[in-house]
Amino acid sequence: MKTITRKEEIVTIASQLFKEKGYNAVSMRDIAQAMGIKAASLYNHISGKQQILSTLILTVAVEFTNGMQTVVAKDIRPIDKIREIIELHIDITVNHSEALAALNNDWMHLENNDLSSFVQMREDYEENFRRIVKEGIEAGELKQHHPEVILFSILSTLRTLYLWYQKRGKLDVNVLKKDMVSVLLNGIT
Amino acid sequence: MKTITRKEEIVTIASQLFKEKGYNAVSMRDIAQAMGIKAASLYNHISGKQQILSTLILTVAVEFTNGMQTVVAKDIRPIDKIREIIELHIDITVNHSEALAALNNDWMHLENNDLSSFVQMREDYEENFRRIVKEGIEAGELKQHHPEVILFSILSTLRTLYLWYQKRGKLDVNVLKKDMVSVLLNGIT
DNA sequence: TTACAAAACTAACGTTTGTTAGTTAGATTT
DNA sequence: AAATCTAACTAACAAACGTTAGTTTTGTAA
Repeated sequence: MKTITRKEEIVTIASQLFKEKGYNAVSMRDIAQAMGIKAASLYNHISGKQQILSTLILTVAVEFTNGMQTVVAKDIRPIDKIREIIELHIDITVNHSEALAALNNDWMHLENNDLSSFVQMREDYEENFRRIVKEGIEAGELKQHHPEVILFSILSTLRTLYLWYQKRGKLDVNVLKKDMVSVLLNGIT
Repeated sequence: MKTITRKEEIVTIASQLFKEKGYNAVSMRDIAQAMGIKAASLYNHISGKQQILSTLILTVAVEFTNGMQTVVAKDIRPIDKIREIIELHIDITVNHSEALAALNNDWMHLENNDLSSFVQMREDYEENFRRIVKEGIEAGELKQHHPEVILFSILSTLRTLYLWYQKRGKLDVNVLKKDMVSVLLNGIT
């Protein structure tokens, strides 16, 4: 049985507030009020505001990193790897849409080790993706576009999916995956 | 002759700082220091921090609104309207990349009239775009996907272009337009 | 019932924030 | 030369910030 700790509760509440206004516009008093307690009481469970942010962001960043590793290791065609990466993004978006807001918009407010390991994970992720795109082009599975343009157009769509999912009435995940793969790979014309 | 006022200078400097850390993480003292003056001196030229943000964001928002109006009024095929919208985004991105960061990430820190007129402009813009996509589908120029998926995938790519342009060594605008149109409309496979 | 631990509380701290008031130096106009 | 204007300055303000210290309440176990 999975019991939620008070710390996890704080991180969850905070992530919802961060999504609305961003890390710096949300005070410890705001978070406390949303939980029905006083700001000082938060410190019984967490070490500070920074820890909330880093827990939130690094948890999801690790999930992306592991997901990408799994895809890279598979012995399948580049284009099928891209398909799986799209599905990975959708799965994470569905499960952590609030955390993704912080990851996208507030990562630069991480400090020290947390900041540098996040940046490292992000660079590695992009580099893995870039390599797959290049392989796909060389194998003739993708058009001869500049790899960077392909990488960017897919990645920016996937990264902002969290903004758009949920206001579209929680449509079925499998339908969403099929549509996104089709649009991103085959285009719209 | 176009002389830059001190106010425009402040807005420009501020936009660069906002792009790095976001509106709330940049203080008036930060902005002043970047200009080599003291924070209080800024108030000889602007009415407050809010005005910097709203000038920055609304200027660009109006440009999008006008550009969309022009495209809508044209008597051309839906797919060519989409092509022109893509080019509109690229033009604005090239000319206002710092302001676009604020527009995307800090619009919710606008207040009162500025906030509501921004939100209104944004909704109108999306609605115009949505209608064009629907017309394109009905005319058989676009595939029979859910219009919302098409709208989202194009718009999210265009909206985050500012993050990606410039670290890619300022490639030629016309080349960029051609590539983006091709990738977004025809897909990558 | 008592003892203990978890989690809330009140009060306060030192900083930083956006902003205002009043002043001063330098340039331009009369 | 005197007057005006522009744009900087110093000093200070009240409010909000993250955080700490010490205390009290609450629930569980002995």
